[in-house]
Amino acid sequence: MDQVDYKILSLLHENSRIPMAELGRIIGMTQPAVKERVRKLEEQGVITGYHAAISLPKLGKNTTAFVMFRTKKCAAFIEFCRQSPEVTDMYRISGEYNYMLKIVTETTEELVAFSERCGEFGYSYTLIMLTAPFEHKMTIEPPIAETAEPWSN
Amino acid sequence: MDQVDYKILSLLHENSRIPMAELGRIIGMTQPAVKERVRKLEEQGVITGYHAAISLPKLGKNTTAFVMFRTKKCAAFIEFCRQSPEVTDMYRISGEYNYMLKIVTETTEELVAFSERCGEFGYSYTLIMLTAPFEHKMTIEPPIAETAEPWSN
DNA sequence: GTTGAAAAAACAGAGGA
DNA sequence: TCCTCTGTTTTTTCAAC
Repeated sequence: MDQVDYKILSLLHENSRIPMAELGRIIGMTQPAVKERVRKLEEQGVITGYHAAISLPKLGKNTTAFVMFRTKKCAAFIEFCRQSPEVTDMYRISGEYNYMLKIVTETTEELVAFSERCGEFGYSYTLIMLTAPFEHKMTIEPPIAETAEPWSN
Repeated sequence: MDQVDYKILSLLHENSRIPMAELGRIIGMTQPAVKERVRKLEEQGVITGYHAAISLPKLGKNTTAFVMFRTKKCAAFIEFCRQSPEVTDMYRISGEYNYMLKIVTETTEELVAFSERCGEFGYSYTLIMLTAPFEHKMTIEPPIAETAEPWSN
């Protein structure tokens, strides 16, 4: 993993459908060389997939909420959430509430309905998302830049 | 937006680097027809981008946390977060705490450092993410399936 | 939406620093 | 080991229908 790999990751994170040849043009390499690096990054599990981002409002999904949940039936609750299409993200967290869920629905009615279906697993509170100033903002750069060695300070 | 469009969205969400021709093979259409549908979905803003998913642990980012924040300096705080590489997601939420941040760092020390830099904007509490059973699980399907009309119940 | 030809990109192998 | 070069295959693009 050198500077070039980080640059590739950054560019693919920005646009995963960019042709390998153009990637090569940007970083100053031929297409097969870039492709080989990408192949290795995939093999090593650094790149885990390529996904299209889809506008939720355009799909009629106008309600996003976060549910903080306290349960003792962890395995069953995880399975329940996995099979609920409303739940897009599930995190185990520290604190009294041991799970946080991100819920995406068309209306607030659906959110309430989901919340009620959760009742049997424990207790919770819900935070409605009002706006998202930004999401998935990843800054991909080498841990220690070669242009700023520690001993140069 | 018909059934075919939803199928295209679903497949591109799964793998955004799939060739248009293979997409066509799956849904029973020629490559130019699929491409034209994808172009329209992009134009309409239904597809907002194509992104490579990158393993955070492989980049040495081993700490993820959620910070619930209360501030009165909203504009300044948004700008501060936007420019902080640790902050990957920022949500305005209902409740006493008006923002929730997702923070990704290499170590917990960096998380603490970030938290202290936030001090001037308001008060907060932090939840450490322990595990993520799943993330970005989007179920893309038409609002009303043609095979299950309301009047058939 | 389909067909078909031209352009571009991806792929696979040989060879060089 | 990592890259370039080159020929072949696949995909994309862009007409006309």
